[in-house]
Amino acid sequence: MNKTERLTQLFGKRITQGDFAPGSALPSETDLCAHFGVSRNIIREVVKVLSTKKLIDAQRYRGLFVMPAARWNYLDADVLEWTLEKGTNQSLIGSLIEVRSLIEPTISRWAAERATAVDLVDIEASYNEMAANPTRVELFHEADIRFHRAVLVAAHNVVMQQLSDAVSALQRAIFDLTFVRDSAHMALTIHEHHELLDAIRRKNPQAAEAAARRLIERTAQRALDGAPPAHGSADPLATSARTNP
Amino acid sequence: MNKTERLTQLFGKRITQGDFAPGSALPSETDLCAHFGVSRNIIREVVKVLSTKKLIDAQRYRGLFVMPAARWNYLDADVLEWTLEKGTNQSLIGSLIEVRSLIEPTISRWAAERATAVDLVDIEASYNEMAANPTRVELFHEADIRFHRAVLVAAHNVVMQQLSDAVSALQRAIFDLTFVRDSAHMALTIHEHHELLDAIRRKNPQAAEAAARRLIERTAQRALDGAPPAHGSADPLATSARTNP
DNA sequence: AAAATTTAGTTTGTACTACAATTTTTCCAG
DNA sequence: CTGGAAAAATTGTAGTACAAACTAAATTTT
Repeated sequence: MNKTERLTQLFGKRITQGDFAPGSALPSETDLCAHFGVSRNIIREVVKVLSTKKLIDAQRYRGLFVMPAARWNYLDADVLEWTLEKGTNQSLIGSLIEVRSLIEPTISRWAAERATAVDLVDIEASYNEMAANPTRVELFHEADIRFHRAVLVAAHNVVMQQLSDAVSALQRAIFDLTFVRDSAHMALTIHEHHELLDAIRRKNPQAAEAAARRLIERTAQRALDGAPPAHGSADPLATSARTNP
Repeated sequence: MNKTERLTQLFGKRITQGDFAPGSALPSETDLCAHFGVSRNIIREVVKVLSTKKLIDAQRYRGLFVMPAARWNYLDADVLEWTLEKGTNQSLIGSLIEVRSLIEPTISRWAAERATAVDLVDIEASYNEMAANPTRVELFHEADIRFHRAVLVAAHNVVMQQLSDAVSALQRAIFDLTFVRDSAHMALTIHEHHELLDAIRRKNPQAAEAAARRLIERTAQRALDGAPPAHGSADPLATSARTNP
């Protein structure tokens, strides 16, 4: 990784971590050069990238400002990863799970309606890799991510497709957050994935949608159980994304 | 607008327009400097931005390459605008409408469940501006976009929130594509928006969801009537808007 | 002649200096 | 204390220079 990428990560993490008050002015480019020990070229390229991700607002003659957290581009895999990395942001996780609960069943339905033979091969291969590695956590997890990506590809919607990286980042974060090495849980996960695979293979949209709903519901349960609920309500899916009124 | 922004737009449009074969190597940074008459700083910042939008893949020592269109970040407002600007990409519009048909009814339902008094003020203000300007196309259209943005804010989901700019860009594109100065159509649009506003005000999620579905259905109709459908079959709405189990 | 090696050229990554254009701050006069 | 001019600060842009690694041609060796 080169200096620009390293500094983009470092600086992006600091911002999402909350090292700078939202709306506040960041140090000037020259100061940032001195602080991080890099040339102004690097700083400017980093700022351009972080501006594109809507973490920074660069105003000519004025300076650099931190965007308010509500405007950060959480659909960007980096922003998501950085934000989820530092302390469990319960509100963000709630919003993400809401979105996933909304889109994943539909994606699965589309996949059941539209998957080509080639799509099916990828889905099956990922499933087989999951089923073959119930104890190898890393392999299992990577195969899980590939499975969902393959289903997303099979849905044949280029816009939805772009959520792939973001959803993968979320899955990784939830995994890191809530993972327990539990063979019963692994078996259940594999079983549920098999149901989804089978529904897609049989081209049964209803069954695929239902299977995806079961999967995401249990994932949501795990994610929200992992950290204590913010304001302890029973069904987190119903109201999880409410910020402060 | 400064040089970097101008060139980002110009170059981004050329790529999305298809001036360069996907996967093909772009001219080197030095050549691009000569071609566009700017310094290498500018070129590098432009490349950084377009890489973040996943239009370009920059490989050290190798060169710059055009990303395959399937990987372009269509959730980015610029990418969306540039892509929709050049010739009606029927497949992309179809995908976008599918996604909107999926998310908008749910967003409206959330808004009905969660809108605060402040949220309602914004929604109502936008509606009033629409209703007051049925003949002033520009004002009407901008108010329409503000209306949907306000509903999105009222849904209180920071992730969904990020789709706002993309959806606005889509709305603008469809508007430019299909607009007819038809007073009956305007009146119907205003009526439908009023139904949605009213449902949110009455905190009636079912009604809000239904109103949003009616709105998006007619928008989809207009957009897809604009140009002949790509792969003739299915009414994309028939299977796209199911949310509640 | 074919293969291996060396060499030269290309391309991005990084550093540095310089100046322009505009905003913000400072400071002095009244 | 107020006004306004001067000074400082800050981003935008241009240009040069060199490093590092990949590519391909040229050269040497087998």
